[in-house]
Amino acid sequence: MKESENTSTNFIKQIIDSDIESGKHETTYTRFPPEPNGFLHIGHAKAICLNFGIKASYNGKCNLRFDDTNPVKEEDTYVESIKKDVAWLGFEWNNLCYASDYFDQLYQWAEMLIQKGKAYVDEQSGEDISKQRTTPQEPGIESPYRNRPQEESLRLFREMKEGKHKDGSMVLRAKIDMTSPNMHLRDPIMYRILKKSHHRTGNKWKIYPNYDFAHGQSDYIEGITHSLCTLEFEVHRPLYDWFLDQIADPGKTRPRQIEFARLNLTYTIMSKRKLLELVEGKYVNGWDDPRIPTISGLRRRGYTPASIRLFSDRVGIAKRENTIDVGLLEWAVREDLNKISQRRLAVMDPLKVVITNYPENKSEELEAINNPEDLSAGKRTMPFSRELYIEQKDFMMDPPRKFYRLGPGREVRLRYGYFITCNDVIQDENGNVKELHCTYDPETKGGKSPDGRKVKGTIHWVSKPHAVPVEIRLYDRLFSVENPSDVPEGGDFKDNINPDSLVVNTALAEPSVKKIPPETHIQFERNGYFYVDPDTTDDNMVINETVPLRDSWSKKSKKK
RNA sequence: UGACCUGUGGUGUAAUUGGCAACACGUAAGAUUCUGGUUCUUGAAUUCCAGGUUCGAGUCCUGGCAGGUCAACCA
Repeated sequence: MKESENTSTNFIKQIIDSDIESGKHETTYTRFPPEPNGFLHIGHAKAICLNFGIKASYNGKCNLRFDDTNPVKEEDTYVESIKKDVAWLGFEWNNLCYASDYFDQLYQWAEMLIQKGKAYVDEQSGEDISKQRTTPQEPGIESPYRNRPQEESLRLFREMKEGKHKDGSMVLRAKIDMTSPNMHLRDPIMYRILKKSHHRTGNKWKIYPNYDFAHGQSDYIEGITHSLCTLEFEVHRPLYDWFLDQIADPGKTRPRQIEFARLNLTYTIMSKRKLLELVEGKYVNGWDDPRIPTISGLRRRGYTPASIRLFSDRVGIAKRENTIDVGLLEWAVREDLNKISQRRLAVMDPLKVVITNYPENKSEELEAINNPEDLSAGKRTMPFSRELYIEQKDFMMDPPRKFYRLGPGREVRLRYGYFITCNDVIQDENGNVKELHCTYDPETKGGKSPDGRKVKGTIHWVSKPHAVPVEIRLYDRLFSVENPSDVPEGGDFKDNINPDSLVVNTALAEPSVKKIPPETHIQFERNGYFYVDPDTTDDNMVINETVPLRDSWSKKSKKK
């Protein structure tokens, strides 16, 4: 986890530093507080890395807390997937908490506020309450129930708790300021009636606190020092502080809310609503589809925890709106995968090659290095024989300048194999290249030429009789535009879906690939990084493309 | 338009708090290489605008401009 430790500073760390320097806090206590109503995505990963990264930097603590105050949207399956994702990212929480653990305490505080004349039961409809709040530009109108006797509010609130009133018939409101320019201070709702079973408290409660009456208090109860959240909660901060003013003991640690900008990525979407739409509309295959930016999707695509932490570190923390180029995410995986993944050879689009001077029934094992970046990964052997496959695009009938690969009369090196020279090109009646006849130089075994002769190109290959077919799933960006949400009037973000975001192919791989277990990262040399999908069965190996290798040749040739 | 927040290379993030604008990704050129990968070297490119204070402003002041957030019994 070293790479996520503070290599750079940010405004939150500066606040923490000064809090420690001034003696306000000795160390930090942060928390990651998702609502268990969906799957985590890369945007959450940024928040997770921030909160747990601070824990690491300051030798502090960090909780995982489920903000489960709305039983109509929350489920246990989400709790489990969130726990799994946070752990997978490599973080350990100090305490596993639930806002629902604090329902009793929250209720007591609510009664206290009523008794202090700072809260009242409002029997108006939601529509009326909303109307009275008016607009930010003009003062709101006070509810006719606002100044009812405290005893009456208390009686009604207890009845709400006992289930004596219908959903929506009344709410508990904080009595703050109906003229405030901040809408959240115009007598916000603290409790609503919801006769719905809760994933943890079952049917015990008929009323549930709203976010604003639960979040700050939960932070306070847990002893959180710095409560980090995204920018849209900025306007909630005065309310966060107002509730704390009412309940906090001056001798106890009081949390401070600090907001930072959420993550946006090009060519994808991060909104839970839109992600849900893609999954439910079957535009993608579930929450772990490798094309969406959920943690589970990235995991299945072949992203590593280290790569996501590295990405998150490079993205930084600030208050201004930002859109990160997906290229940075791709760079981060390559960076990690280059170091850890074993190399293998596989041909995506085969072209047959016959080595005319190689004996008909002979085959031999050639030695290959598993990972040139990590020699401890050892070696393996690859079978070589008279008939091979090479990549279609590694041969050109009429090669342009700077094309280093195979062409009529040219010599190239087969990776870990021999030098071969192309003598004959077999074409069909339409001029399509069907087969190449080459000769090999037995002296160049292993790829070295004793006479010091150099070849510019090295290409990958597999032995035709030994090659194993594998299913390759090639993924491209899900959307064809940088900002999929930017649509003209009447348009829909789904109009921007890239129809070719998933292409399924069969590749021919060297036989050792068959032995690689599911959920392993590999590199197919000169091609890309891949991940063995859990869909793999005994007779069908499924391999996902995580990200292609950088390719300066195709970039260059495209330009010309 | 009310309140609040934010404007630094193409994209992000820094700048010891008033002292030579830097780091990463991307990009260009070159070197290395049994992966056109990796690695290495070098280059191009930046403080929203207008005034002001100051020996000196990305940083402070004034006034603009631009973008964002807020009007669920969601979080």
